[in-house]
Amino acid sequence: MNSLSNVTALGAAVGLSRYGALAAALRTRVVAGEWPPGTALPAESLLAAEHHVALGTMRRALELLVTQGLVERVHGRGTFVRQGIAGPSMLRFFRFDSGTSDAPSSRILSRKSVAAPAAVARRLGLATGELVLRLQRLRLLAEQPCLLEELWLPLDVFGALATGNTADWDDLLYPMFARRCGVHVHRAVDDIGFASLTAPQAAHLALSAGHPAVLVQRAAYDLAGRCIEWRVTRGDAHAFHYTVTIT
Amino acid sequence: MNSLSNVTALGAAVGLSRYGALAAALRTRVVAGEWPPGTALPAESLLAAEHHVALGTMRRALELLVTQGLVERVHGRGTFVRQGIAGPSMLRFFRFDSGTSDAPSSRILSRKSVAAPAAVARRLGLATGELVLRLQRLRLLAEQPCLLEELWLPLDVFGALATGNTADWDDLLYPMFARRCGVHVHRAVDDIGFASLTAPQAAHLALSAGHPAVLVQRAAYDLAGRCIEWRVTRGDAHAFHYTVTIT
DNA sequence: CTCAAAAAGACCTATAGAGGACTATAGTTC
DNA sequence: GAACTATAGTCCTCTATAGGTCTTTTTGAG
Repeated sequence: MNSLSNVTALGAAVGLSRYGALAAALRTRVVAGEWPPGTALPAESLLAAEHHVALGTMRRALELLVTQGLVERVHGRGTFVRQGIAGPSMLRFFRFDSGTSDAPSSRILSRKSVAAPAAVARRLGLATGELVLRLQRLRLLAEQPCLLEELWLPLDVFGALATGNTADWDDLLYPMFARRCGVHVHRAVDDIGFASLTAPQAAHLALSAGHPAVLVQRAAYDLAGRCIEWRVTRGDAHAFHYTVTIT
Repeated sequence: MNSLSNVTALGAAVGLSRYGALAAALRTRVVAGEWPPGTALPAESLLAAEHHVALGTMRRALELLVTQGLVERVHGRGTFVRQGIAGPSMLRFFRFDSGTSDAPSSRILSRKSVAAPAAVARRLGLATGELVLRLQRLRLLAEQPCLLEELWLPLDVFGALATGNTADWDDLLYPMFARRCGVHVHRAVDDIGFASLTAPQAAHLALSAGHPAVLVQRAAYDLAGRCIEWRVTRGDAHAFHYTVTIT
């Protein structure tokens, strides 16, 4: 074909291996929405033919996208754009011995549309003063309050959540974000720190003011890399635990 | 050659892909010490010939060992058994604003050979009462004490550290373990939790009794998967921070 | 002896093809 | 209608080969 060190016929990525360029090209198409989350890409053989490369080269490109977390491949079924992350999220940082193994539940304490404070706007990539949805949320285990959350969501994306009864909301927010607002949380960065509870915070958690708490600050991003949630979670420090494996 | 679903000519792993079996075979030889940490394996072409497989298959096997963290490959140089982990270890969990950017230092507060308490013996995979080396260690940043550590090491492995001046010890323990005891720390599991400092603990850290602290409990393993260190680290909770990315 | 060029050794990229294995669907039989 | 059987579609494994890129060693000129 042509030299590796030059631009490909498709005009992508200089100085990159061919499979790297292919992966980048496919990523662009995924981010553009050509294949929405949960849907299948064309078969590897078709993609290879379409891009005029050998099957092995296309497989290498797809493998790269798998390691990057963009797609999943299932033997015999196909290659799928990954759905957003879900999971018990915050609760994985804590170990509440609730005796009974009840499912966790949650309650929205407050919801308000406000102008974004500077700090929040910066995290969300908005201009100061743009409208955001501010939520306060309590998570419970066996009816016992255990986590207090404060969420900030850009209103232009989450307008659908500004009205309606919050009691009907799902316990897991991210799948609901996807269903009701078309936003898929694809990556999240949690920053864990320590703080003491203020009196109002403590009241919600049935603890005393000044009680030691673990603070988890999360920035969540969609497929395109746009920050679409800023969240601050507080929980009893004594219930905190986390495991890290180094290799 | 022969069917994939059966035992290979070399007698390894049933029901495994050929490259999986190859990887397992190579892993066995690495763990057995045929190629010590830091040394190079034979070239992929030689290994392929030796095992009577195509080059691509051997490359796949080596690739698997890379993802498992057993070996590293360097373009143009070779395939190397990974050296043990080193790094600033515990300090990565904390953010001490020491003003000056001094290198961290450490001081051994105590060293004693004792019979292993039940809890420690269990973690280290020893019988209760076997001899272990118990160390207390203070880590400092800009002359300020910041972390208090308690280490338990099996004496049969670390006998070389039971005597001699501890003031001469390196600041980083793992490279010293490798040099003086031939033990390479290959994997470590840190469990992070919360606790309050006792009066003696607080004294070492120049804090007051009852001060909130983060507790990191580490089990470290060598290449063969044997637990060769149990460590409990305490530091000021206010200095704790850690970042996790979810994908 | 020093420095640059050539050669050797190693891993990396790409191609082409033949089966194998897994999944889902469309028939077929009872 | 239910259960089994083909069949097609898709990803996975393995082989074999040709050349590229990077690093180290050797060679040779000056």
